[in-house]
Amino acid sequence: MNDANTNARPETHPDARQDIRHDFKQAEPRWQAEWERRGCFAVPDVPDGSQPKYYVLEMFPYPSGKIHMGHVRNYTLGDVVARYKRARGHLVMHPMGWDAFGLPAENAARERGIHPGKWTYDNIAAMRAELKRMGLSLDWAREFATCDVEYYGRQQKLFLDFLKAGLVERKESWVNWDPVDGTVLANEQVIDGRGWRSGALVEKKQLSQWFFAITKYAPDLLEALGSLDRWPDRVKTMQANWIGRSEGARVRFKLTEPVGDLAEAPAPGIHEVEVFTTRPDTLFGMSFLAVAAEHPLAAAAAARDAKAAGFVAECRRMGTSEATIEQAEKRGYDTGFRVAHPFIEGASFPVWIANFVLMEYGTGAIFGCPGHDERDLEFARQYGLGVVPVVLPPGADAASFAIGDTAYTDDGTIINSGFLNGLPTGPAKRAAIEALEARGIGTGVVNWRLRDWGVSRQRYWGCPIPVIHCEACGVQPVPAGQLPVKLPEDVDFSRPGNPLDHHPTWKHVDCPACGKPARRETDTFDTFVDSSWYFARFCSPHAEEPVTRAAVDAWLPVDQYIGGIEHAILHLLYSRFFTRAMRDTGHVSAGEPFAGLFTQGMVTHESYKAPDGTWLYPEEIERQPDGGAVLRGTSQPVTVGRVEAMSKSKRNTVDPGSIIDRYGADTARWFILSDNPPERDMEWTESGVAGAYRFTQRLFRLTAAALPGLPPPGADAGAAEGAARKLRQATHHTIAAITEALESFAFNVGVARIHEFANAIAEAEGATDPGIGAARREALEAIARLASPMMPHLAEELWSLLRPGETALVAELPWLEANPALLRAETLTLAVQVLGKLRGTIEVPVDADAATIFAQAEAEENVQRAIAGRPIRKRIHVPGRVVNFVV
RNA sequence: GCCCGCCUGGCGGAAUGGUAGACGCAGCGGACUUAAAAUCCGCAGUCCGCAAGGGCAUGGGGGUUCGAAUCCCCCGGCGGGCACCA
Repeated sequence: MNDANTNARPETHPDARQDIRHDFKQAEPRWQAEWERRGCFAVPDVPDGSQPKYYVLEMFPYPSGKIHMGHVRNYTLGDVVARYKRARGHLVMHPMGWDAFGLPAENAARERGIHPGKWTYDNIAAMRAELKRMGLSLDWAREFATCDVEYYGRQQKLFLDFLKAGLVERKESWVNWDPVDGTVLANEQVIDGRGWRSGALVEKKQLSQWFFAITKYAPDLLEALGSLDRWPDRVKTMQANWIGRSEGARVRFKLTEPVGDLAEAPAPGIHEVEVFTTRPDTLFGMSFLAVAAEHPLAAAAAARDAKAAGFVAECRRMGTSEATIEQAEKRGYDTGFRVAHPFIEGASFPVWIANFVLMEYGTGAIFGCPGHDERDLEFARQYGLGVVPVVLPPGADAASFAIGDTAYTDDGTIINSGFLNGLPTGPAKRAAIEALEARGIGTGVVNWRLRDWGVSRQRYWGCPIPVIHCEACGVQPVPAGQLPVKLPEDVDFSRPGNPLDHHPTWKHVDCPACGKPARRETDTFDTFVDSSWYFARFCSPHAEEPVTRAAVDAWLPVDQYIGGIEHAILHLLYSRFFTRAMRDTGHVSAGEPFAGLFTQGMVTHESYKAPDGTWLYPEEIERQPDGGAVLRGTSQPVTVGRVEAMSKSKRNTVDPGSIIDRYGADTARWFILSDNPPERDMEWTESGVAGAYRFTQRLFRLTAAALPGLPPPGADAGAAEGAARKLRQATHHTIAAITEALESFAFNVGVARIHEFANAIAEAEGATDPGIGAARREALEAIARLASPMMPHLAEELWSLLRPGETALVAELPWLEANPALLRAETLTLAVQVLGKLRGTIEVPVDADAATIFAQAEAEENVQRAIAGRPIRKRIHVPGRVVNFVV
């Protein structure tokens, strides 16, 4: 500070402080460049083992063109973990890449004539630039996109290894078919049963497709959930339900008349129908048998009965989505076939085709027991089928018990069931299975809901499936030497369907076995395949092989994976499968990909509607003091709608780029962390961001204002009295509190503790107690370092002010440790209750014994009034918490 | 329809069996300023009361407990997933 300045503006001038402002616009790029220059976040493929490793990964983004607030939230959460773990002495790998294959690129090609590749790589460039402005501690040298041939070529290699290991199968399966466009549709492209472009009624069509044999791992995928102790319970529950292990029986029902000689049935000579049931104990409650529309018996019925054929065709128009099928009104058609009851001599029941029976589950056929299954009851009521109660609820009367509007699906005692009568549900199941096995018409089985993973997609912008179809030799894998199978660049999107299929030359190749002309597979992989092993590729992103064994064995599993709850089932389950398949084909040692999982909530915002019903962007409106809103610059009223997930269609989006322009990355990060717990949906508000910005400035001001009066670094902060000691206690309490908050993902609580700490520092601003200078320096240095995982740029800025001579960056410093001596208080406040109601508080020494505490509590005037002379029956003391008198 | 969650002041939330509402946002009052912005200080769940204090209160209803936002049961609302969106 020079003399001229001292003259010009005395320090008493109240404006002096407000002029001290943190210039994030120049500071943030400066620190980003410095981290980059020093290589702070680069790690080797194969570490030397001197430090414990920690692999932090956020779900990689789809390159839609712009980052959105969901990305900002996701990557901020991951970055806090990465920076914290680094400070705790871990070697942290924190990579970033692009989930770059998928439908939107093809849509862009069809709508705007841009090549999917160009569209994708342009988007990646734009989004990379935006991400870099967030100041994430990423090792960018590991970046790749799944549409890079260097990636998907290795994926083809993995596929061939899986094929060789018997983990790949070819089977028939159903797809949504648009008969007008002649195109396979994704579920999201089917709107109210019609194709989104053509409007044609969608049909189900059977295609021969590639499947990964995920069901081979079903028992292991289920059991191993138990070892994932750092996964949320709800995700594990959802996966367990999805895998869906159930114990039951397969029962073969004899047709009373064999089907097949009746007409030219496609499945002649059918004598029986096999059913899977989890409730063999309710077999005596049967009133019908129902098969799926895709079941061979339905086909047999359709072949001889035009009405049955009509019903099957109708079911075929329902699309393939399970949600659609299960929500549809229960409908059926009586085929006229009948089956004999396995236990009741001479009894037979009708066979229906029903739209709620799923071909993919069990055997595609069920026996209907309306008394004890909701769907069966609804169906029976609709078609006037019998309802026989066979399970008596505990305490119910057998003579009067009847089924009304709801089926009884819980356990009870078996009635109306011949040899099963009187048995409880569990033993009755076992007895029924024994009887079925004794008669040779059924067997106890374990059934899984999980189906094999169909990976064939009839699309261009995906990884080509590396096989060749030869008329003479059948399916032939592409020889390893001919990999990668590259996507052709010159493709035509002017007509519907798969451009690979229409390509004039691409698919015409010679059979690798016999050399004769053959046809290349034109299906590409489901994009879930791409995202099922990217976390492994990040460990050695430039390797010749899919992965380098030493690298994946050093880094996997991912220690902390972070992403949206919407991936709780499919993506995570497919990745778990892939890791096992890679292990069993010798690529990795790990069996589980993600040791720790955190699922974040969505980012939401108010939505706004103009009087004409069109959605408005937040920047188009202006809030009024009365809580209403108007169109910016006018007095035209705007309807403030619900707070919901940010989406382009509702226009309730906020562009992260413009937030960083106006407030800086630290503010965006701070707000997104402060608003609420990260697993919950958060609401983005303008005032919340502004508040976060004010806090960054306040922190800067607190430091800058204190700077001239601080003792040099390293001054002894030991002997402190009065306000100085109080500040030191606050410092060390905060170190402990932030550490705990970061360990437990309670980042919003961490932010609150930093706020409290800043308040404590501000409170001590005028203090002059012995040791205050050193205490103040300790506090300011601590707050910068404790906030650094959350606002890393400001932390570096503050640290450089506090330690001008220092060479180390905050990003390179170890985490702070709390001094236990400063964590202990001398006295504590106890709540005093009478009959569980708070009647006062008492201040006691930390080491006071129960008798003293009770005496002091009882002496309280308000406590006496509440006791009102009644005898005390019980005295409860919860140390450090509460005293309760029961009178 | 099925599976999985969530619900606390005007708002986001804290408290995971022990003082409900920490911290922040918005609000109100004050200081500073010609003024505004910024900043700083203070108030604040709600009802009754001058106050001391008391009643009510964690989506609704019931239960367990000396004590429940927290554990259990029922109901309601909102959200995620349902296998070809990513």
